[in-house]
Amino acid sequence: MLDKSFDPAAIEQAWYQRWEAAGYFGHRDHAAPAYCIQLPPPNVTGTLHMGHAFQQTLMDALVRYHRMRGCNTNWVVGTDHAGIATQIVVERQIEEEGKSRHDLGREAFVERVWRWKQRSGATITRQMRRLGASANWAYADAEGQKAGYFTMDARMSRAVAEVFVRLYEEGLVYRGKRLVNWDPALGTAVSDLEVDTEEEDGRLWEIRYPFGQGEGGVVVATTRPETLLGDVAVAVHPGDPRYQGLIGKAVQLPLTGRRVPVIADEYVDPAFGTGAVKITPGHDFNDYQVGKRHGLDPISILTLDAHLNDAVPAQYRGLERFEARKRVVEDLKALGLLIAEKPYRLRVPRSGRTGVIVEPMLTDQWFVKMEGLARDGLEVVARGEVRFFPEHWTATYNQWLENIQDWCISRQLWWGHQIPAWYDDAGNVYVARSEDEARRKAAGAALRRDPDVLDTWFSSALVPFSSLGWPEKTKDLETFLPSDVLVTGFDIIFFWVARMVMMTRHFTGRVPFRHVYINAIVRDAEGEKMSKSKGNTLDPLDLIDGISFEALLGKSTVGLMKPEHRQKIEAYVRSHFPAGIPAFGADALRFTFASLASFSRTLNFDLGRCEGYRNFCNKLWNAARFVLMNTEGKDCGLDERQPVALSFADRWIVSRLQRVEAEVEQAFAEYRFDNAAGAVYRFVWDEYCDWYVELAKLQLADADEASGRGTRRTLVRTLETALRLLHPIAPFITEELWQKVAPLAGKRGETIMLQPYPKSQPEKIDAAAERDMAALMEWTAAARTLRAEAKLPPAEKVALLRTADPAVSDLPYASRALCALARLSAFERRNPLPESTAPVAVLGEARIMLHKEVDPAAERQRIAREVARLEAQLARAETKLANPSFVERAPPKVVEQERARVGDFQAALAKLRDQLGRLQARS
RNA sequence: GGGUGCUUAGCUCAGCGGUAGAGCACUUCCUUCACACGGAAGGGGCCACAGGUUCGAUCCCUGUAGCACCCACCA
Repeated sequence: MLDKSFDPAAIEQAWYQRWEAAGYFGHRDHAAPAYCIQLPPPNVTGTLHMGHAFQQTLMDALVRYHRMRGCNTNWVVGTDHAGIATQIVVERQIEEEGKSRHDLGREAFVERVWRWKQRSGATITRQMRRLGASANWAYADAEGQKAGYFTMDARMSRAVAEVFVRLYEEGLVYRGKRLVNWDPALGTAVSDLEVDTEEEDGRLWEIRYPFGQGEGGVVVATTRPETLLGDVAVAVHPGDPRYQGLIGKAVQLPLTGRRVPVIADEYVDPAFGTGAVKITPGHDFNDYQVGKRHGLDPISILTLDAHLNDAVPAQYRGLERFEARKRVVEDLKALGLLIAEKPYRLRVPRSGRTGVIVEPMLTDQWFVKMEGLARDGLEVVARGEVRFFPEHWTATYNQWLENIQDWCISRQLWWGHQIPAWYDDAGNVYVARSEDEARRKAAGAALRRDPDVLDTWFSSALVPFSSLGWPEKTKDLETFLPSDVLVTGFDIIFFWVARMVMMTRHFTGRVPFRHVYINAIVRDAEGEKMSKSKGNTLDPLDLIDGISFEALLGKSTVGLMKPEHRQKIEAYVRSHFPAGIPAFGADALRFTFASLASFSRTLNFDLGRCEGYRNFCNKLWNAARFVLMNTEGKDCGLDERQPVALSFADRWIVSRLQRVEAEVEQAFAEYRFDNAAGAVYRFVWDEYCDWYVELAKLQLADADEASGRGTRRTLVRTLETALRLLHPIAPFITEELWQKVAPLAGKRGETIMLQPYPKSQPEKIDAAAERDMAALMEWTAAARTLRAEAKLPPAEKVALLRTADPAVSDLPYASRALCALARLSAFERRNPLPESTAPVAVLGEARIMLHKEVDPAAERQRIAREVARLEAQLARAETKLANPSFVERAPPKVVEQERARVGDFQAALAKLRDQLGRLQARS
């Protein structure tokens, strides 16, 4: 016997362990069609958040669905070393010990990061398991931890080196001194994508560059006065009349004693500022281009940690860049060269990682040449070999690839794949798969390895094939590439999706995946971005296990970057979770995610809905409880030779089941998880529980042997099928219940996971049964409404009189059902209805009357309201039909339908007015 | 500057060229032998605004406003 209510904690852990131990998650190397999903490998920087849980729910639902459909499923999972992010996390830890990574040295530091990685990786995989992820943990598991691959494990590293070497040999990877985005806090280059440009309040300074001693000059506008120390020119627009005479002349560069030329370049916008621009090719991307066009060499004035270097006059050397700005402005002011200082909104490039202002810096870096790769990446999408869901994300993808720059892949960090390039003393470079190979190439010269590491996304880009064993020609590559769908966030379309397409195409000739499902971004219930500093983050495990208010508050306010947020966070937690969070269980959480997964771009996570779906789980649990109570140990019609009688209700629920099966199939095919979840929800609750179970109670109470057998068989089989239907979304509860229900339906199996997924059988759709049930439901609802409006106590049974019969094929059965469902003492035919003040309603051809005298005034009011409602509807319909162009041009079906409605309204109105007349006569 | 998405019930969201929907919240009644994490009956919407197309627009088109996001080298 099942417990009275569903307790997720009692079943989840046990089932997961059994599934995993039994090896159900693994792929089977057989003839079945392959179904493969690549997990976006989570960073080993911490724990999973709601976005991960959401994404993984969808992936798991897809994988479980296809596994049950007989596919050879392989959900390839792993974790990402996340270069910069992870290095930062560990550096912070070391800082708390009062040390820096330089105190440890590179080797010891990397050792330390590995230790952290083990811990964080374990947390992540534990969370995924709690969520029920049926991931192929043992696959590509180089480290024997049943956690999939790690992007820095030996196998993945080998693929990285191989790719790097091949790209170098093809001329697609090159090294060069270029202006790159430099994060001075981290001391590394970052890619364009890792720079966030935000509008901020700043100033615009206007500075005079004199022609010579005291005779006027050119006024330039700048937001960064300190960079004038690195200026090589002043540029004006070639057509600007103000400056025609100056082009080719020289001006005095303040504070330096240098003279720089005035040059003409189209880049200058004469309408902006003063129309004259200082040119600093060493620290500005535009100026770099201008300098190149005019043969002016850049001057670097900054050290790698953003202090002024020896290229500037002595009094500024060693100053930090913002300190330098102050000093430069003061000195200019003192010299009378500062013409104006205005407040100004400017776009400030900040490092996505550290938030410090990024400095364009001239450094030696490695790049990937993108042009050809990008063109191919665009083509495969244009040809439909890779499709985005929702489709509009294609535009975003295209836009980026159409304007792509070469990719700076070197990072001046310690944590990551060290670049497989070696230098000899003469400065020659040897790119090789290993030091041995490099040595052979270098023919005995002393070698020094490039200290830099690769951008994390370099190895991520290879995952679709490196995880399947590339560069070996493996069977798995053959089977699982391309994977079927990539489920990921829009924020990494550029970082990851596009780069996977390009790399996978280049090295395998295949696309990495056929579909890209871009999932919504998870926000809080008010649509605010979840962030630790607001206190509105949710830990998926807290929703599964529940958490007390005190514990939640403690968690939310621990380890804050800015302690001043504490009060705000506390207020948020206090108002949103005054009683903490109840334990909803993994199934309810998953069901919530699925229900909210429409094609909208954000997902506002609503605790109320999670609660609603927890209730749904409980409803399902109790439906199963009812079924078991009524079928265990009884004849459920397993013996096909025994006679079975099926009522229209039995045939109806079976018919509806076929429809919901078809709906769910379509929903999964379209990645409309909300529709899949909604279809099952409505079927289980609104149809099976609300109607079928209630009717089954009657059928069991007064059934003969054959119909009892039929009812029990239908109860059990329908439930068993619904469990399989729901399993991909709610794996735990369905497994638990299926184990008990399935044997009664004659099914055997160790697990529901590997049972066939229900398939709609259109021949079981029974139009007659559906029509009968629709009539019964309509009559029941009408009778109940009359009762409620007459304020009858539930215990009081009255008779319902009718002028005509409900249009059902089995009237005696329907009458009995109606009496039970609407608590009627009798259901009698009486035409005409007796003169009475009793409440009357119109149902198609029939009038029905509760056999109960009520206050005539109240009843008149009720009917008058109904008359008014019908009159309004009638008027609308008649207006339509009075319009000749409607009748002529609308489809005949629509016109016909409208005419029928008018007829119905008129008939109903006539009957109601008739009744109204009687009531008036009696008062 | 270019691009994308959104605006529907108090809240969070579906939907659709022809009678406006769900969950939660709300009102009334009910502890009936699966379930109060429940049952029954209700209330609640100028579908952002303005034009256009159409017999008919919440839906298609154009524009406006507001919100959000992405990309981009104006000092």
